[in-house]
This record gives sequence, C-alpha cells and structure tokens, in this order.
Amino acid sequence: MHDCRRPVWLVRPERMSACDTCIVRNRAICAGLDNPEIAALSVMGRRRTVSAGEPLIWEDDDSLLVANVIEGVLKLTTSTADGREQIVGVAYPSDFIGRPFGQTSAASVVALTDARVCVFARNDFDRFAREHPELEHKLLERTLAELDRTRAWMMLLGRKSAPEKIATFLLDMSERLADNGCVHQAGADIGPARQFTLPFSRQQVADLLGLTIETVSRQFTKLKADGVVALPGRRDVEILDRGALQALAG
Amino acid sequence: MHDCRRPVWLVRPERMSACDTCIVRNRAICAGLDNPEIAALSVMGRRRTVSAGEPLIWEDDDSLLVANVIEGVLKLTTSTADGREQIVGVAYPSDFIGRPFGQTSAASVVALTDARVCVFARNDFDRFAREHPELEHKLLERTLAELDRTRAWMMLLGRKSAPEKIATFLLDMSERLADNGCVHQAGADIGPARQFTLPFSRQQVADLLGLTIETVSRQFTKLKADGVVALPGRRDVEILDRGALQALAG
DNA sequence: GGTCTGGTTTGATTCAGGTCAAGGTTCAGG
DNA sequence: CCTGAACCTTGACCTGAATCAAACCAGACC
Repeated sequence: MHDCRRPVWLVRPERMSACDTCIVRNRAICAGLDNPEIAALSVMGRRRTVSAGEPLIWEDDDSLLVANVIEGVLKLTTSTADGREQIVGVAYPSDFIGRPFGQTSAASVVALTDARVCVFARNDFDRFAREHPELEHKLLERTLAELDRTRAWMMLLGRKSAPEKIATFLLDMSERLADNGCVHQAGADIGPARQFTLPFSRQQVADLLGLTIETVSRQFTKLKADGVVALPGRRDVEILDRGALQALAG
Repeated sequence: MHDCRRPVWLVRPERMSACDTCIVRNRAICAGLDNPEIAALSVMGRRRTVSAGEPLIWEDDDSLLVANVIEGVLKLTTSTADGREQIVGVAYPSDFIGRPFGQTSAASVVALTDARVCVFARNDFDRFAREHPELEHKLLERTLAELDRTRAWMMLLGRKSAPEKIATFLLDMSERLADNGCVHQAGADIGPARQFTLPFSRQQVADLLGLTIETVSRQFTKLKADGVVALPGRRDVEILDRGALQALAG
C-alpha cells in the first residue's frame, strides 16, 4: 500500500525518473528494495504513456519489455486467427505486466484507458531480478496471486451461465475498483465500491466473459429492470442490491 | 530433464527419502540445488502415495502442504456450490502443486491415477524457499509458464466451439503425454505422441473443456467416424490425421 | 440546432450444445 | 461364466445464447 501520509506533491519533482515520487512505489514489486537498489533499477527503466486503445506488447512477439503499471488500466488478450478475442487478464496500477524469463509473450497488452507505465528492457530486468531475490520473491507472490485469480475466472468461463457471469463480473469490479490506492475520505470507501465506472466498453465486457455484446447488453438491461443495479451512464454502474447480485453470481 | 545415463536401479535403494534416487530430481524445482541443500530439503519432506480418486488438497482449506509430483497425474479443480466442476490445471511428474506464500488454496487437488508425491509442510517450504533464491527462481519460472498455459486455456473456454475444444485438447494431450521423462528408444518418440492413453474419464474431459459428457462423447464419435482418430480403448487415442486435427483446433 | 459516427440496445430467428432418457460396454469380483 | 456397477454412447427434444438485422443514443464537430 502507498503510504498516504507523505503527500507526493511535497516531494521535489525535478528528477522525473526518480522512484521516490512514484505513486505506486510502495505497492509495486519495487516495494522493499532499498535506495541503492531502487536507484539501479531507476536507471534501467523509463516512464512512458500509453493512450487508450494503444498496444504496448504484441501476442507471440519476442518478449522485449516488461513494465509496472503506474496509472490507468490495460487488458491482456489472446486472439484466434479468425479474430475472436478473449481478455485473459486486466492490469491495474502497481500490477506487473510482460513476460520475464521467457522468449515470447503469450498475450497482447493494450491500454483500456490512458495509462502511464514504467518499462524495462526484458534482458535488463531479468538480470537485475536474478541478482535481487527480494524482487523475485515479490514477483513470485504476485504471479501466484494472478494464477489464483485466473483459475477462478476459468470456472466462470467454463461453467457459469450468462446471468452468473455478469453478476460475478460486477461484484469483481466493485472490489477491484474500490482499492485503487489510498483511502482519502477517512475510512469512507473501505470495502467494495457501491458505485463505479467500468474501464470497459460493452464489447470488452463480452471479451472478458466469453459472451457476445448483445448478450451482455441484454443482461445489463435485465439487471436494471429488476432494480438490482442502476446504470447512470454508459460505463457507470451503481449496485442497488448487492445481495441479489451475490445470489445471482452462484 | 532427467539424466537417463544413470540407471536409477543401480543406486542403492535403502535410503528411501534420499533425493538422489528420485526420478524427477533433475526436472523438478529441486534441480540446481547442491547436495547440502537437497539434504536439508529432504529432511523436511516425505514421500507419500495417493490412489486414483483420492484428494490431496481441498479447495478453500488452509494451505498446509505443497508437493512435487514424482509419478502419476493429478487434477486441480474448482467447484460451485451446486456441484458444477471445472478442472483448472493438470499436474504431471516433476510439476509443483499447492499454494506457497498464501493462506488458502484456491483449488482442490485430486489424483487421476495412482500417484507418488513428495510433500512438504507449507510453512517449512516457505521458509526454506525464502532462504534459497535459486529454488524460488525455479518456482517463479514454473509459475509463469503455468500462467501462460492457463491463459491459453481461457481462450479455449471462452471462445472455442465444441469441435475446436476437443481438437485442441487432443493435440495438447499428444504433446504433454509425449515427453514424460526420458527418451528410451533412441530418438523414436521425440515430438508429439501419435498414440497415447488419456489420464481422464469422459466426465473429466468435459470438466476440463467446459462441456457436458454427452457432447464430449459425440465429438469423439464424430472424429472417429471421420477417420481423424482411432479409439482402440475407452481412454486410448491414436491420431490418424494430425493435419485435420490442427485445422479443427482453429 | 443539425448530422455524423461509434457504441449500444432491442427484436426476430436460428442453432449449438445442454438436458432427459434409454441402451450398450467394460470390467471387477464372485 | 455370471452379475452388478460404473462408464460410455446414442437418440429425441429443448433452451440459452449466438446471429442477423434494425433502430436508438450520446457525444464530437460543424
């Protein structure tokens, strides 16, 4: 967790690449590295922005870079030859993306919103990681957690009905989008969010759940009609009856 | 890879727990540990057998043990309250199972065939791993590879049709079951297996692919009728036309 | 205010795969 | 060799989600 007691705007901003002003400094895998280590890592990496819709990594390409997400949301996808797409992961601030210790990347990475990332040449990162067990340990913990999440999602894809998929998705979003960083209003927004803005279009929700856009739309409409959620804007969701959603999620 | 030049039956068998007679010694995460390290690990772990159908780890239970698979095949599954099951992973010899560095296990582990495993108390293993970066690195590489495989399977579950699922499954099995250890007939069985015995019942294939047993059965029958495969026994598969299978897999 | 555009919703229809219900095989144990 | 149980296949039917086809809407830009 980022230490909220140190306001980032009080830190001198002139050294752009300095990690000590980084908003995810204490949540990303860099957490736990000491100052000389951070300095070494900082030299290797550089920040860049990725606009919404812009790709950062291509499926089946050589794995040339890895990155930490600083700000924004990105999707990991795999596609078939005939253009069907499946979203296989979503990266939020402080998440690690890319494939270290491997020749090729199994998934494309594309920004869903404008994003800022901290990228490293894979070679450099691999070497650095091997020399810093604490970093590798952080990466391992993250990878294990991601594997757990991914396996839970397999159950959804393989065995759940459309209404169950949508309900599970909304509850998942409600949790994921709640704790993106610090709690600013003393204790107010702890726990799952009651209201949030999806970083996904309808098509992207469909690609995440293994459905078509029409089915997603119909299920949203149904939940609204049943008074389970309100949909104040295209991507806005307000959960009116969490219990009902949990029951639907199965 | 296990070094085939050293016949295991020539090594004195009296020290049952000794890792130097272990058939997966050079392929599991233990590979790369030096003798004192192996000795220390060996003291912590013990071998046990698991009969076909017997569970080793329960979903949502406290994560108390982790293990290396020595022999046999095990499934990792998640289930819904109403009994639907999804196989989220399959563990073969030299694979690592269980959830280190976490409080609970996200999946059940059940033996598909009679199996031998080398189990460790999770606490002990965690401590040992943190002190041995080389071991953690091996575990990280394995976990990253498993995540890649799992994501590829998400595409199958979310976006592929029943015929595509079955074809992909058979090709995957053909590769996975080919290299289970050493090449005994000089170069003969390199590459994917043309003939193999599935470690799964029809129901388990269904649970792996997110289908029903009836659909799996019908697809097998169709492939047989089309001369793409032969099915000499309930669980035996012989691939007659790999090209056709690849075309079907999409 | 128009109008263009990309995303979204809605409706009608189809069909892949699920469900229900018999049979058929295989094999262990007597 | 018989019997029972578990597993697998096949058939008839149904249904949930996909497909096809039209509107509809919200912004962006004149």
